[in-house]
Amino acid sequence: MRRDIFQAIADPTRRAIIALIAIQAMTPNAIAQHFDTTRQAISKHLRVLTECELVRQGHQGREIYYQLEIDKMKEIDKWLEQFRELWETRFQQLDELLLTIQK
Amino acid sequence: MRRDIFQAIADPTRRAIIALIAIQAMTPNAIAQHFDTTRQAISKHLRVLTECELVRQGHQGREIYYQLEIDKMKEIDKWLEQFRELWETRFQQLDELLLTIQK
DNA sequence: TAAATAAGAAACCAACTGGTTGCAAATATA
DNA sequence: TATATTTGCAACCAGTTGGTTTCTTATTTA
Repeated sequence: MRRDIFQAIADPTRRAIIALIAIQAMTPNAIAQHFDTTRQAISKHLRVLTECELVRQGHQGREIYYQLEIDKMKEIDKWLEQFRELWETRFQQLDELLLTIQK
Repeated sequence: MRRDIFQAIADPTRRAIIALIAIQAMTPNAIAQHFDTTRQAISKHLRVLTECELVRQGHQGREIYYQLEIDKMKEIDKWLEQFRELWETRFQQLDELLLTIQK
């Protein structure tokens, strides 16, 4: 199964997990305590996030810390780049319009 | 059915549609010609995009032009904001490290 | 060593997704 | 007005998803 970063962030629970471990690495149990669902459900979400390399495991005894791979997040930013140009052009056009009105 | 912008961009075909109509508004038939699928499949994707207001319809006779709602794209950018701070901090830390090494 | 804890794996299930085909409504054209 | 075109809608289907329960493995602790 090919995993995709856009598919990974489609789920609201996964987005919440990302925001949570962005601050500091956490174990599945610790993460699950923040949600109204079972540990196994969280574990499956972590698997999806790991498969698309948005998250990295750090083993420490029997505990596994999950850590956000922040660089991977830039891929979304990179995709947005093409559109950012568009909405900035829009602003520019608006600026020109306001300038024309002033005259 | 609640539609979500993150769920909308999860599908690669929908991302391609977004990129396509970002340049100029297009009819479903015209869009479908760019893909190796049926018009109805594209129509369903357009429905998803319309429901989450990523795309706006413009009626013109019996033709319907679909146009990208560029402002809605900013919501993704807005979500990324919290992480952008993180990866910029990383850069800063790297800069500091390099500075220390130089000394 | 025995019990407890942390975590992944497998089996199962209901709901959702993306796709198809067929059909109806609205508009344009002969 | 009859026909063709553009589009949306409904029904259906196979595959995927998110969730649960149960089980196994590995590590810690009493």
